Amino acid sequence: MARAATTSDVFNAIAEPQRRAILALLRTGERPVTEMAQELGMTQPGASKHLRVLREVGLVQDRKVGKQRLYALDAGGLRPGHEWTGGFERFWSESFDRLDAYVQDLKQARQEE
Amino acid sequence: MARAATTSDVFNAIAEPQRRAILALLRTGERPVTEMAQELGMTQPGASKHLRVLREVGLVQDRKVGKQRLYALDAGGLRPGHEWTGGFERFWSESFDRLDAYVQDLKQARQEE
DNA sequence: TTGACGCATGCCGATATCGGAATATGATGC
DNA sequence: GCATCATATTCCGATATCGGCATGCGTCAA
Repeated sequence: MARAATTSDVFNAIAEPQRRAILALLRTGERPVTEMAQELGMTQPGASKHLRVLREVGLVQDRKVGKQRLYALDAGGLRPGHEWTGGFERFWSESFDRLDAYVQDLKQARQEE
Repeated sequence: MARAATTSDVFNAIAEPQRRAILALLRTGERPVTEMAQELGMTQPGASKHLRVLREVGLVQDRKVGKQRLYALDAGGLRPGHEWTGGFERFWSESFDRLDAYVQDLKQARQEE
């Protein structure tokens, strides 16, 4: 075996620096492929391939507009990763556990409405 | 090129499920290699290799005790990853940005004391 | 010193990754 | 239809990964 297929695992998908750069760029709004490639200094096929991975793990959505294909962030998939690392938070900060837990509870309650 | 060397990037280090399992196990306290291998159902060399990667990115520390080598969590390295994903938090929850920012500010202030 | 134990390392094969270049697909406009 | 633009896909080579197995190294006890 080699590494788990990057298409099935969000952790693997964001293990690649260029893909993280794409996600960060998309925070400012949806963009076509060529524009991203240009802004990030990568080739168009390179961008397309990374976008494909991100699409398959559900971190981006795309919609067609004319000849272009606009990619947009769908960051919900990052949440499990965020929460996984958050499970270690008490190991690097001790004193704010209470308040963090309080915020988490609020969010939880909010979701269940 | 292939993927960036896993030893230089925390994101790559935690992209491997078995390594995440090791980190999760170490939350309960330091352990020797063989014990972890047994608990996680992997071979001793397998465990050693994953531990080496985790050691090189600074996510675990080790100390020798007799013939054993006890590994302990050093989760500070997970913080950047946590904060990176946190940068996308507003895309999956909107209404608690203010409170989150407040907590972050408190932590920040705390650090700078 | 010798043996046993714990762990690390080296080698191997299979596989997946990334980047580049060429090419295919698809949509638009003339 | 045909040319053009935007994007996706394919093929390729180089490389890194992971798991298994055997073996090396260090430590302890007798």
